[in-house]
Amino acid sequence: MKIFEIPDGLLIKELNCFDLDLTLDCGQAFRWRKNDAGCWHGVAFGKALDICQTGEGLMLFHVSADEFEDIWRSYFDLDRDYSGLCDTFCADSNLKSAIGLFPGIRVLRQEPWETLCSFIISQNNNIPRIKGIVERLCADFGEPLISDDFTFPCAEKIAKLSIEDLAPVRAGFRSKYIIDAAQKVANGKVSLSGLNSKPINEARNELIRIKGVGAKVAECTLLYGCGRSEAFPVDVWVKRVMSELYPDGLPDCAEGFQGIAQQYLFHWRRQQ
DNA sequence: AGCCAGGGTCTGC
DNA sequence: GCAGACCATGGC
Repeated sequence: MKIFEIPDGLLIKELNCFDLDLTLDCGQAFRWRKNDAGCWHGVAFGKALDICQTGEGLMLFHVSADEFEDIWRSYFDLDRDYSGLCDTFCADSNLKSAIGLFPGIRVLRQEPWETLCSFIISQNNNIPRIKGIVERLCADFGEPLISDDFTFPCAEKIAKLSIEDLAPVRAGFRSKYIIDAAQKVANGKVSLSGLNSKPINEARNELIRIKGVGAKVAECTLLYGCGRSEAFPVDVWVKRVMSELYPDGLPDCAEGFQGIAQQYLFHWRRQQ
């Protein structure tokens, strides 16, 4: 990976196993949209970003080298050796097929609270609608940014709201879960900051104390929001893959990185 | 129109 | 411990 400062921002070259479209549109993050020029726009860690991928590399617009180091390098998981990881996964023929069709999917490192809240919203829901609910939540309760965007509202802000306050967001029965999560995070009954380092089962048990958080939402929070690559979310699609191809569990080559393997399998199975 | 969605809770056996 | 109803909403 090589980083170049250009007049408009930064150019990242020599990235292997990085496909921006797949990464931002594979159901792990819900705040990115692609414009007519093929460029993605989104908000994470309180910053708006315009980013696109061309034959030249990855272009991050209006981003300083400092901001890249502080936020985006980690967010896009640029320091992980996906090439080596995929070589390991390819010991399994199904994973090899999935990776062959959709190389370049990366698991983002998102903010814990946003991830937790987003995946509470995801329950029994479809991706287009999840995006709509998250967008309204941010527009109604996030902090405005210069770019006409909004930050993801912090837990302390949501914790003070009532179910009626959340009605315009149209989250349905999930509203009470969002508020319970916000209150437990805001008052310290659940500590998100420790989840990246605790033994994974302790982290799981802490998360499922929140109403509306079961195994699936907990695994998604740990994988996408706490950098726990061994977390393994099983949704309806992955459940199909497991029953059809892995009745005895994932192969050994996925050990320690079950969540990343899951991301390839999820996308593979969902694209029929 | 009806089925389904990156599920979880609550109830009843 | 486990199956089944139920939950709000809207995309397809």
